[in-house]
Amino acid sequence: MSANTATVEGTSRGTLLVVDGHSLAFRAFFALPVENFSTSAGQATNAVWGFATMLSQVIDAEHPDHLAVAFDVKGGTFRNTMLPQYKGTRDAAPEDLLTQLPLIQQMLDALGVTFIEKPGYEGDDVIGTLASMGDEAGYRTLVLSGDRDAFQLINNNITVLYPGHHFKDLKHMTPDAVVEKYHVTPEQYPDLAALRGETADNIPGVPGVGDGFAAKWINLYGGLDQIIEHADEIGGKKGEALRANIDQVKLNRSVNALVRDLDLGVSIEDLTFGQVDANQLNELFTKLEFGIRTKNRVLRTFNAGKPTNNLVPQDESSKLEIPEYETIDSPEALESWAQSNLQATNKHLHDEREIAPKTTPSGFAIDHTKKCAQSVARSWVLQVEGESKPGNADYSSLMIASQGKAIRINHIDRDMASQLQTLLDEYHQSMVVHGYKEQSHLLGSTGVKLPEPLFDTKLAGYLVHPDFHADTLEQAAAHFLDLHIEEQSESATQGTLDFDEPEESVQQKDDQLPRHTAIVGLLARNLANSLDQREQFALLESVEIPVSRVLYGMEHAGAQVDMNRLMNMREQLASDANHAQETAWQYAGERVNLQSPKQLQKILFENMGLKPTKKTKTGSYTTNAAALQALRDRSYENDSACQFLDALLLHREKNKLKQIVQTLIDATNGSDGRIHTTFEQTVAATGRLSSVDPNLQNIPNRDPAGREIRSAFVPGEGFESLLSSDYSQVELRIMADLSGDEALIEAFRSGRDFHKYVASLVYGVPVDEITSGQRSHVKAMSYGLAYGLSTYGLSQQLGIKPGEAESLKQQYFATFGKVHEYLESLVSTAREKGYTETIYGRRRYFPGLKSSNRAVRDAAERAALNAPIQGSAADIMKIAMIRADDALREAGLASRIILQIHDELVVEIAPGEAQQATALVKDSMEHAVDMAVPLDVSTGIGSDWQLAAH
DNA sequence: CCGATTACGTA
DNA sequence: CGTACGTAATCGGG
Repeated sequence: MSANTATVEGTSRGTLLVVDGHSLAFRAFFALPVENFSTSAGQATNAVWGFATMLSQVIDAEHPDHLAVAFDVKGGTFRNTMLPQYKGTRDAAPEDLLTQLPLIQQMLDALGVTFIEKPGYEGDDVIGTLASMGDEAGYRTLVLSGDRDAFQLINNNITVLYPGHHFKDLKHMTPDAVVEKYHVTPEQYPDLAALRGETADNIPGVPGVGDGFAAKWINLYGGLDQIIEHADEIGGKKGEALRANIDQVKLNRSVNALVRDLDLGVSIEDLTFGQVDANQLNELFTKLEFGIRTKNRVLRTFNAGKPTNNLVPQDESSKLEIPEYETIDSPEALESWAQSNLQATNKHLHDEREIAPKTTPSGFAIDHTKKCAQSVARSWVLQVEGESKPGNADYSSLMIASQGKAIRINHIDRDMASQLQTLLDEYHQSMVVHGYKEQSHLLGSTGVKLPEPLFDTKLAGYLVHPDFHADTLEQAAAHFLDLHIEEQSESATQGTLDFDEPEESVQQKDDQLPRHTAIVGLLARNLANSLDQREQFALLESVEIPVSRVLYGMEHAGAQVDMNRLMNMREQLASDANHAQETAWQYAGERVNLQSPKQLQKILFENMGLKPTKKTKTGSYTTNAAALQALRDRSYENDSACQFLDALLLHREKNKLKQIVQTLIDATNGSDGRIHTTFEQTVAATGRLSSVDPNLQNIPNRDPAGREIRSAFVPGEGFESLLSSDYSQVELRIMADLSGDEALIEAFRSGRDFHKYVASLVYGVPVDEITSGQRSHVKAMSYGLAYGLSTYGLSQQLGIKPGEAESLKQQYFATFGKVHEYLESLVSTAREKGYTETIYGRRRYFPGLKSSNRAVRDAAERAALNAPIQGSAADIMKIAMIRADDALREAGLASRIILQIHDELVVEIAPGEAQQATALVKDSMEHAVDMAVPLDVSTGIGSDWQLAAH
């Protein structure tokens, strides 16, 4: 009988899952940060949550029909008498973990899961016994354990599921896997472990002998007994060490052998899934402050295939019906389908629009009370798939679905494109998409222009949960709908491959279009309700969706670069960097890798014996520029160290710039010579945009050498110049407006040098007498305000004593009292409500404010202070972008926005449009929103980005 | 090949 | 012991 047949027979008997309760709890505890998993009362819950999650995950993946969890019992076991220090490290388990073990058992109780403890023995022995019972009874047996002692149980019927470094990904340890990893068989594994020792259990092995040597000996001699017999033949240090520790090794071996024949008083047949007590579970999870999603997931797992009595009612919206569809390949068929399936939807919407109040023609007074759930209920879904990279988009297929009916279009030719365009123009006001901007790129590659949709699930999801980031639609669905997909993750497939799955067809898995279309429809209904509840539909409709359209235009247009200039810069920088490197090597006396902090630490702090300044988080000494400079400044008597540091700093600078230039060169599109960045609209938790692939929002601007790179950004064919237009001190102006501080408002209204003016108020000195030092101190204070700057940080930055920084802060707040009050109110309302809000109702939640960990709490307070300010600035810029784009188009200009750098817009100016475009953009930015202080915008025009600076 | 760590660029 | 980001390099483990 082949091994394969054996497993198939085993499978037919069923699957037994044996769980090492303590080991799983330990793993969960150390893998998940306590500060993220604690109740407001301070009870740690990370181990419980991890346990529940891991167990559910395994059950979902493996579908066992029998289950038991083994636990250790308090008090010693026979092993402690043999080896007093045994598991000494475990007894020192943190209090936070010990308090969770009873909670885990309560949870198992509620779930109807058998758990077993055997006084005098360890969980491991219970596991060994259960596994053997399962094996003998013909069950496919799985052992979930993070303890490697369990490896000795492995055979063709017994697989150990062993958590990897990420405790959620499990390795399926089969006999082959053990051989592959350790080069010994599972039966030999305890021999190997005895030689090597086990730090986790506080068991010393042979010093200097690890897995490698142990395996070598075992294979050479056959096993531990034979090794000991031949111990004298083994030469070298390791042989010596072995002979010196033979007693220890023998002891280890006798301790790590698992008992496999305990009398547990149960039979495998008793270990079926029991009755779930939903009420008990509910009570427990509520006490632990677990979310509805966790609860539902666990309940679903343990109720799989059973009637759902006594259950929390499933959310109605989480029924995913994948539509049957027809593939359309003629424009006529598309038109007739649309007429019979889309028209009605559109008509409803039309009626509604007539009675809806008209939006204010000027300005952005948005109607926060506007709802969307009803319209969304009658909407239809467009889902386009393909590669949406700007400048390189590639359409592959699309689906349109309305009320359960769906069509699909694979190929789009000219006629189809035109018919599709007609359809979209007619019905877009009741259309739902996921990622309007990305969908626009996809359709754009077929020549179709996607009009603004009624709803965008990606953007809506972002408004509801700006901290959550879903990479895929599936993830968004899992998060918002509690929909979990048998998304065969590699790890899950890998493990079961040996047992069933005769080779799933790859193509089948590839086609996610119908499923995705269905998900978008469900998501839309769910998120529309959330937005309505929070009065955020207006933010979606009037800000996020329109700005998405503008961003699509920017990404599509891209930014022209002067490739020659970039190449020249790269050559020059490469040569400068090389030169600096040579010099550095000369003074170091060896060819250190200057890009390796680790090697630098050795050179600087060991070889050269310099006194380190600051440490990094992990305790090593930092080699960042500030530290190197400090080192340089104080080692004047050590010439070669100085020379080395100078060369190193120079190399850092040149090499960094070279790297930036190289990234730009690599990112330039071969066909149009332009860089098409992607502006991420759903990444930054505050509401800002971010830019990736490449990031064009961090092109150097501080020092002249770096700023030079900006000169490579130029107007493209058909354009004559670039306009740079930026807000000055938006965040401070927002603080002035929102705090209502008369002094600060007046500072802005006066139109004088702002920082000088503020300094004169703070120091009580006439404006003319303010020194540049005073000005820069006050400037740093002003900017630091919105970050929750500490006086220590301020002193550090300004190079002054903490006491001076403290008195500056006191003076500042004495002068601008309402600003102080305002900032404090931000944190306290965030604490009350759980979230902060921008001027347009964008929210961000801060669970960390309730953390019992002070560092976590402080960080959350600073973030909560900053979020509404940074976020309101982001709102204002988004509105300005929409207005500017509209204004340029309405004026019939060809000039176009190509970049946004948080408070700056870069506009590519068409010939003859400089004056008009500048005026329109400037006005759009200045009047994006009405505030108590003016929004100051400065502009500049030039033949490249650097020259456009002002 | 992936992750954590380090460093550094922007607003 | 200041918020929000993205990228690249090294290094250790797999």
